[in-house]
Amino acid sequence: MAAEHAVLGLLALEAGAGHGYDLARHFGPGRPLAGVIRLEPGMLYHHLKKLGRAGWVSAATEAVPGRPARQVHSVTPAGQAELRRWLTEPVAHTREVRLEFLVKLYFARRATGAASLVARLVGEQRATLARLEGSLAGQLAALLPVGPTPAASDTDDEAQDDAAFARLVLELRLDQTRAVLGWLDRLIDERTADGGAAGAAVDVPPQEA
Amino acid sequence: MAAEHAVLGLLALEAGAGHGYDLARHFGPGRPLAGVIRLEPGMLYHHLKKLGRAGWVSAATEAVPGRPARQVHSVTPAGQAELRRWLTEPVAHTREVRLEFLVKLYFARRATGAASLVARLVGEQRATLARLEGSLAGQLAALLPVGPTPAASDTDDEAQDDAAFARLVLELRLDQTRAVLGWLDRLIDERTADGGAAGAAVDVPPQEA
DNA sequence: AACTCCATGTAATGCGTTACATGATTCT
DNA sequence: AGAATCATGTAACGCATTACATGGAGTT
Repeated sequence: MAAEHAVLGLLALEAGAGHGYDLARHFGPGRPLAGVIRLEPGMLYHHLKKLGRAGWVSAATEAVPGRPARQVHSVTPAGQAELRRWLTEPVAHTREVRLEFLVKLYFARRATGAASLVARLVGEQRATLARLEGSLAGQLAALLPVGPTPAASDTDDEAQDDAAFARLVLELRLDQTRAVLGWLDRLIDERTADGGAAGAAVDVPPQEA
Repeated sequence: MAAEHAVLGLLALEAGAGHGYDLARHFGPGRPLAGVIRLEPGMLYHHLKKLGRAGWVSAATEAVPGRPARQVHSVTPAGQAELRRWLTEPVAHTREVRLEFLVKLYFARRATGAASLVARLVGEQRATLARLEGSLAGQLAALLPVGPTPAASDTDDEAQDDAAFARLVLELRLDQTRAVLGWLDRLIDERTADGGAAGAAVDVPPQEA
């Protein structure tokens, strides 16, 4: 659903309206979003239709002399609300950070009231992943005491190998999650250190930590 | 393509043949592969058909009295070769490590000649990601000198913000890649430290580093 | 004359997900 | 009697990818 919200977000940034061809250029080479999400024109028009069906954008045909007619898509109030909702919701899994969270972050930084929005989004993302880290660490701790008998070969090789593999999987997930947490912490530090533009940056508490 | 090769690998482990229902249990709760890849029965039968079309497995109907007839799928020589090829090929991107590389690792550990196979796979994966790390670090270094003029506001805010965002994206990718590299290094250390079962473990050089 | 820009899509193909259909047998 | 196990799939739906179709206007 990241691609869809990226289209919605782009429309919102362009004063609430825009047409497909114009939007498509934001995903071209050199543009900041190109490093995060890839979107062919075909899919872009598909998403615009879906957004229309959801009632988040409305379309109107605009005639330009000497040019092909174009569809102007406008963000509806419902679309604004949806975008706002999506921008405050962290992603649940580490693997979703790379694409979906980065797209959220991009639009949160550009939105009106960016300082508090970003602080809230990043803070809740940190809390969500910290919970995940705790869960993974717990699973790992519960797994380690399994093989304390190196001499006893009564547990068969396959089961022991399976346990070792399960440990590797958990360790990888933990390392990946901790890497993201470290990155988020640097993000938070930089933001609280420099920008005093909006004092609300530190005032927004993460809800339900 | 990881799911497909996982099915192929499971058949190879079960003495080269097995039937769908039996295979499906390997993806059930508590099994080591369940922590890595999820595969509903429907998709499993779909993959078995695909493997058949590719010539990697062949199917035969087996009648069991008092039970529904079942299809016994056998790995062909071409399937064996394909599995072997796949097991020596590292994944190209960091995001593929979590699913595809872990599946490769699982089967490499179980294959005959596991020690050298694992050493080779892990070594080449390390080399591949080390190259990626170098590339990302280079891009990041090329990006940093962009904003050395804090007083000059002639570059507009949006462009500066885009550059800052691009830096964040690269930093995240770099952190994630480094986390995986650290995990791979621990894997290599553990293997060279304990198991002297097959001396080939250290002898296999990564090709084309 | 050939190419690129503008602008919007459709078509084909395949993958993934969920749910359901079938029908005998063995466990509780 | 009811549930779970064995065993194999199909059907429906939506998403993603790639390629192509269309056609005028300006550029080289």
